[in-house]
Amino acid sequence: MLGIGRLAAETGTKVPTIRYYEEIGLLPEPERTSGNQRRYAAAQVDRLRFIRHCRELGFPLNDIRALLDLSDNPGRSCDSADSIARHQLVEVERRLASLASLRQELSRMIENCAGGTVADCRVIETLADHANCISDRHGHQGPVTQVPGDQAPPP
Amino acid sequence: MLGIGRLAAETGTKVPTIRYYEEIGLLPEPERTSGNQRRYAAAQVDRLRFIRHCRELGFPLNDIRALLDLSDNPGRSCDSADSIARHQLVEVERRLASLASLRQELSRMIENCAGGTVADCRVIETLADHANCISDRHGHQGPVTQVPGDQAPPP
DNA sequence: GATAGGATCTCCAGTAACTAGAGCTTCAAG
DNA sequence: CTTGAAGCTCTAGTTACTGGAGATCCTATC
Repeated sequence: MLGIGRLAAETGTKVPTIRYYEEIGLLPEPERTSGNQRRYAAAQVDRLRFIRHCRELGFPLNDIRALLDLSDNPGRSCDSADSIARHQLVEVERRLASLASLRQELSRMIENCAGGTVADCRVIETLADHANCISDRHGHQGPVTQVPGDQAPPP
Repeated sequence: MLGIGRLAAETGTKVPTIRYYEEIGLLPEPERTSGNQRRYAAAQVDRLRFIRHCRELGFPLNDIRALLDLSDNPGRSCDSADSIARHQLVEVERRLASLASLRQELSRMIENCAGGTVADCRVIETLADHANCISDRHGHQGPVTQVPGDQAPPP
């Protein structure tokens, strides 16, 4: 029976994140001490590790919910686990491709910058001129690829 | 002088997004008709295209703000534009690397799945067992790579 | 000039996946 | 029994949008 801090340390998760997972129902409500503090059993450690591993693989929480549901019912067919994983692989490959072309444009842009002032900066110019863009000219609609939680690693 | 809908169509942006950019100060407040509707001049079309192109390249809005600031002052040195772009390139390469190892684990996982029930599903098992994980065993802290706005393309 | 329709307005709320802080209480070691 | 770390709840903020309600406006047709 460990406290939330120990659980956090064991699984490489932040404490508020654990409470958040509980709040959204990914982790069951644990036992509490008489003083209302959470105490976790071994099964919860495993469950949280499962969740974290899935997150590292880029699965959204909703998929993880489905995956947990499956692993809670070992008698069921694993087809849907398989298809979730396959879908995720497709996603990952899509992102890989788009990042690769993105890298190409970025590095081409940077190579061409000779310093000097903004007036003749290739970076700004390239950015302003969509015609130089490799990536999907032919109308890609929908949201732009982004990685928001991923800017500054903590100290 | 075009309305917000035309601007949206010309730049491949959604109407609420344009209003959002205005709200956060990326786009200046445009002229209005007597009936309070926005009317945009050509310069704004270019500016929005610049923003969108940057977004496609994965720049966060704050960087775009800095980039726009530079392109508004062509006399300044382009060093900071260059360093923003370089930083972005580093980010992109980091994400590429992590996605690549992620893909490897996913496809290995899927390959090993022989169908059947969850009880002997390699996917679930692999997910549950972090030991099979290639990626950073040695404590990577910080948020997990994610692509939130990027799940379901609009109809 | 009236009217019908689509476009636009503002405001509010919600999304994903957390993260941070305030102000208080509890636990465990000495 | 004290003290300091760890925990509690609650609220609000982050990023980059997206969606809807309910009202108003613009323009084309009759």
